[in-house]
Amino acid sequence: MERFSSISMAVVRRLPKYHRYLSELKKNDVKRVSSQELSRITGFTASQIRQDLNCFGGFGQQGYGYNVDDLHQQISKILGLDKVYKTVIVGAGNLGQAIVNYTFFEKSGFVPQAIFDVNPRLIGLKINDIKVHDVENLESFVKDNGIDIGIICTPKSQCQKVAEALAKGGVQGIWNFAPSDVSVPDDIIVENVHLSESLFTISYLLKEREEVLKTKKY
Amino acid sequence: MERFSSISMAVVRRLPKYHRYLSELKKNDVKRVSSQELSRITGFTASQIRQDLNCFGGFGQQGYGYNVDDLHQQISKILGLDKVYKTVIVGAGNLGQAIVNYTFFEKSGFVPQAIFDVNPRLIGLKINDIKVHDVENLESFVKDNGIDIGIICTPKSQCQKVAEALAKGGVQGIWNFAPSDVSVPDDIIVENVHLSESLFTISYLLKEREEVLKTKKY
DNA sequence: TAGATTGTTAATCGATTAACAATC
DNA sequence: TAGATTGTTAATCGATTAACAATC
Repeated sequence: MERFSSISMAVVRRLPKYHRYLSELKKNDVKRVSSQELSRITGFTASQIRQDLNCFGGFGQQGYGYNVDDLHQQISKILGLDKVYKTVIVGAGNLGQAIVNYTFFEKSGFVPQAIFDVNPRLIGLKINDIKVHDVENLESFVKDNGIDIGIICTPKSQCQKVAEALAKGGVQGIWNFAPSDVSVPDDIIVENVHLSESLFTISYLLKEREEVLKTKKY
Repeated sequence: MERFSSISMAVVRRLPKYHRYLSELKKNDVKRVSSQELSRITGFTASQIRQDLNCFGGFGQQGYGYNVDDLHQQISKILGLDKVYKTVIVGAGNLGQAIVNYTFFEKSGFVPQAIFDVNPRLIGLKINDIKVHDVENLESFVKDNGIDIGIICTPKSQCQKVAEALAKGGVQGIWNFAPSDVSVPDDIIVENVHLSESLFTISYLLKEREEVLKTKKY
């Protein structure tokens, strides 16, 4: 989707990392942290951390640093983790089931309302207490239940059709695990998780690594 | 891992996309393609595409463009997709099973040799014809069988321990799906797939989207 | 040959880092 | 107050885009 915000995606994609590291600090009962200490933990420069945080406000205090609890809460709010979203999972294969069973998902405010599949054997079953519906009814279910986010865990061949049904049903966002791009209206957020691309990146880096090691040997 | 190559990660992460789009073109029996046409398909600028490809060689021909089959093969080779890697999957939960059952994975040259889990009920079973072993034996199995890549599909609490066993066993790379960083020697490639970060990014973008829509309304 | 399109250099843009005044 | 550390501006770096000569 087209973005209007001045916050760059580079910054946005670092926010979840800050959130995660702050959760760790909180768990370890750390009360305050400086950008320098955060730099050591995260691997980002202290300068970048201060720059990033100041996109959203002055959360620190000169001479002191940042209050861990406070900063954690601020970033939670920036990320919208205080909100609750209704989701549907399309595709009840291993990956779809993994997501339904992933408790972290629901804990973060993404509440599965239904699973959809084409397989008549699965339709009617419950997975982690969520009912499997016929994918034929996807669009109407999304519409009738005010679903916010659709999660595509189907094979590549089905993903565009599913994306269109989700879009027509009125979702705000799509989390796409199918190894293909989907085309939907511009005002719908699409986040792709292309595992094959991640895998190919490893493949490239392994090959490069071998070449480097070979060169070093001689 | 520290990298020595002059190719930037920005370029590396676009290679799998080029590969995927070229696969599509091949499937549609397209024989030649210009950087302009590729730009239309991929959304990258034609200039960037030519720039990227020329990091690896002059694959095109002035006045003609690129031969689809040839370019596809060249990129396959650059990505190391002609190689075969032995892999193990650690964690036989839904996600681990999803990967074992993901045929694309094996087709790309990543051949699962074993699955590991702590659960005694699973140990000894076969999933997609791959045997589940006791995670106690992970390090020795990796060593004895010359495993190249370890795939971590365990909960967060186990991932560092597993990463260390993989490293000691001698893997070249780790594909980490646990929502936490792992610390291993510098010469091991680590590729993280942090689904929670992807999820939080959606959460942020949805919130931003709502704010934009609200502003536009008035 | 003329037209098309690459390969490559130069210009621009954006993101990261450095520096330091403000201030707790 | 003195020391520490932020918030913010300016400088640097790297990545993207534009331009065009080379050439098929």
